[in-house]
Amino acid sequence: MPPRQILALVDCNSFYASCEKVFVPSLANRPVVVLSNNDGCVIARSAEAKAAGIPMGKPAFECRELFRRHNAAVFSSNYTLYGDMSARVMKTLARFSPNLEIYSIDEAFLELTGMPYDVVAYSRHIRETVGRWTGIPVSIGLGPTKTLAKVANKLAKKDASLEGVLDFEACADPDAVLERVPVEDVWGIGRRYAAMLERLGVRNARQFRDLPRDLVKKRMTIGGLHTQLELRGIPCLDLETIAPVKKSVAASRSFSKPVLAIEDMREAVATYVTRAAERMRAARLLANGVTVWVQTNTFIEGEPQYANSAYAALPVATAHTAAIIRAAIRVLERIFRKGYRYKKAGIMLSGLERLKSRQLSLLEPAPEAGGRGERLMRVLDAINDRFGRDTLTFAACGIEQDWRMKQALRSPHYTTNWRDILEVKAI
DNA sequence: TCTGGGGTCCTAGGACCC
DNA sequence: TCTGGGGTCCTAGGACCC
Repeated sequence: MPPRQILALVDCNSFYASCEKVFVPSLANRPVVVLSNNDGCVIARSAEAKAAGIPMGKPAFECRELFRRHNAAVFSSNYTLYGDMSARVMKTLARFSPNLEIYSIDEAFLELTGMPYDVVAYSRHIRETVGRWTGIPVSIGLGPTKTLAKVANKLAKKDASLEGVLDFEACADPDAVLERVPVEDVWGIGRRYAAMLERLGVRNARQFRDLPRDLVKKRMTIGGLHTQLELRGIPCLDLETIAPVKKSVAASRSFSKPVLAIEDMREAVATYVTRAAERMRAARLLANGVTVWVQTNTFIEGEPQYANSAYAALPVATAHTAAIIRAAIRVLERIFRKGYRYKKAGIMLSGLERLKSRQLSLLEPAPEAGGRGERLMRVLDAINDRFGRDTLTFAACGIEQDWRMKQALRSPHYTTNWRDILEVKAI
C-alpha cells in the first residue's frame, strides 16, 4: 500500500484586498474593498470589510453609504498587480514541495505525502515564509484528498485560534467537523445543487457524504460522485502539476456607457481580439476559429433586448492579431442589429493548437515558420512588453474608445512598471 | 447614472454513417 | 401488432470553479 496521500491547499486570504494592502501600510486596519471591472461589483473584501458587513458581489453603487460609514478604502481591480503578486506567492510555495498545482490566481495544492516533518508545523513554516517574503497572508488546509483539503482550509480561515492551519486527519471527530460545513461550502457544490440537496433534507457536508452514491451519481453526474467519494477520503481528483493546454481564450467587457454605433462596436471587438491574441501568443498557441457575441443591458427592464453570437472558422490556424480582427469584424457584421443600446460584447478564440504542432491547410499556402506575420507579432509583443501595453496597436481598435470601461480607483502598477515603483524615504 | 470576467466539464439529443 | 442497432461527432444547455 502506498502511504496515504497528504495534500495542502494554500489559499491567500482576501487576495486582491491583501495585494492592495501590501503597498499602503496605512491601510493595515482599514476595510479594503476591490471592485470588478467597470467599478461594478464588490469582488474582494479585507477581513475588516467583511466584519463591517460589506457584502460580496453587491453593486458598488448600492454600497456607497456602507463604504463611507466604515471609512473603507475602495479600489478598481488591478489585475497586473494581482497577477504579479500571485507569481511571487507561487514561486515561494514551489520551494516547499516538488509537486505543486497552481489551481487559481490565489490558490495552490502542494503534495506533502511522505514529508519527514510534522505536516502542521511545516505548514506553519510555509505560511510564515510566504507572509514574510510577499506580504500576503495565507491559510492552509491539509487532507487526504483535494476536497477535504479545501474543507480544512475553509475551517482554518474561520477559526482564528488555528493560526491559519488545519489538518483534517488530525481532527478527533471528523463527522462533527463535516457537520459544521454547510453543503454549499463544499468544493463542487454550487447554488443549484445546494438547493436540490436542501429539498432532500441535506444541509451539511456530513449528510451529503452519507447519501447513497447511486442517488448522487444520478442527480449530480460523475463530478458530484467524485466530490462525495473525496469527502469519504477516496481520492478521485489528481494533482495536476503540469497545467493543461488551454482550449479557448476569451475577452469580454461591459461598456462604460451604451454603445449604439457599429463603428464603436468594431473598435471594441478589435480591442478584445488584440487582448486575447496577445495571451494566445504568450502561451504559444494558435486559434482555428473565433466567436463574437453582443448583448444589451439585461438589467434595464422595458428596454428592447437583443443578444446574439456567431462563429467563423479561420482559414488557417493563426495568432496574428490583424487576421483575427478581420474575421471577427465580419462575424460582428452578421449579428449586429441597429437600434439597440449595447452593454457588452466579447470574443472567444477556440480550436486552439500548439504553435509547434500546427495543422496545415490543403487550400492555403503554408505560412513559413518565422514568416513575416510571425516576425511582426514578435516585434509588436516585444515593444509593448518593454514600453507598456498598447504602445503599438491596430488602427481598428480606435483612438478615443469612449466605450472603454471605467477604472477610476485603480492603484499603481507597483511591481510591473518603473514609473509606479515605490519610493522609500529614510529619515 | 452606476449591476465582472474567464474558464472547464458533463450529458442529452440530433445528425449521420454503416 | 408493429418499429433495427450501434457508433461517432457535434451542439446546446446546465452545472461548476475562482
